[in-house]
Amino acid sequence: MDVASREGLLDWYSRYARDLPWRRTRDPYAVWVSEVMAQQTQIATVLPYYERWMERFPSVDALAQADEDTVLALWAGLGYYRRARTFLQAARLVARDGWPASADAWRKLPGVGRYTANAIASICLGEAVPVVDGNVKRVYARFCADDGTGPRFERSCWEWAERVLDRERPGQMNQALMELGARVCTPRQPKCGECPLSRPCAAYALGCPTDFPAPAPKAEVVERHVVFWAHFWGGKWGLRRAEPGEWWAGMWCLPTEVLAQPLAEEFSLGRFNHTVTRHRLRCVVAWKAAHDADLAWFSTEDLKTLGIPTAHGKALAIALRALTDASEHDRMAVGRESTA
DNA sequence: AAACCGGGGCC
DNA sequence: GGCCCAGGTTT
Repeated sequence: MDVASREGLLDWYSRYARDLPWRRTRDPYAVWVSEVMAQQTQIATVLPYYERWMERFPSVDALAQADEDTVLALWAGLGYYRRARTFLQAARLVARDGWPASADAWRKLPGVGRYTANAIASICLGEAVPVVDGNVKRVYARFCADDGTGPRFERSCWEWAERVLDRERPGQMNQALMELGARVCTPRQPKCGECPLSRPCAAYALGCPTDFPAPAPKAEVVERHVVFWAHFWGGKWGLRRAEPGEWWAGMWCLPTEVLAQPLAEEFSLGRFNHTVTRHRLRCVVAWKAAHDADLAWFSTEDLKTLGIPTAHGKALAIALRALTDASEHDRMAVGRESTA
């Protein structure tokens, strides 16, 4: 990329960058929070979680002192819950040992890979290290008309990002490339007319920007029938904390069971589908009247303070509605009796 | 349904 | 270097 193109990109970024809360600061904690939340997650989804998080845990020390339940409760709904637990672990290391002073030092923290380490170091420390995320990959693939796949493509991306990096303003350059990918060089309908890099872009010259990057091979989808057991006893819900190695580790969950075939309709309180990564769960909710001693018991009000993954939240909502409908039905029945 | 998202860890 | 993670949103 020549000097004029690089200036054009940085100029575009200074004009059109989204005003995101973590772009108003160079506080490494704030930037770190945003980067961890944004992993595999769209920025629009992150925003409300980010605001809530910063209010509750305004500093790395505040986070380090928090208990895991509180952290998971604030993360509930963002998915990939391992991120939250790993982040807490890393925050405790930083609170104990102090802030990393380079990208290499950041890279040593759990949950901090090459992308995150370089993003924070370039933005907060001004270190001249490149970043490659999904946006940069797409920008690179089109700019260089590289339809490669796999490790060779990955290497080329990083080499390109390193080569085009503005060594005086690495943070601005890295964010400019990502922002361009997010706002202009979009997957399906790129706005080449608004792109500061259209002139030197190889895919634009070829007239087929959306041919790049090459589509990834599809992973096989695994389908499974799962029953969520709704234990309700004495006005409380019976939940268990998922153990390490289980799905939703650390989160509060209904007991579940994988079935060979769908549960009979007569036992079902409701159904929903839940897709995660390459798994498609066909979910059904059913009452379980037994008082299981291994469960912890929470009132409906208590549920709001727990870290409950989305699928289990859906199941609880179905059970709660069934409960409400049943009591409504009872009141109607009582009403009919009294007027009779 | 599929594609995509400001990836990381693991072997 | 290939696979898994135990998600949500958008088209």
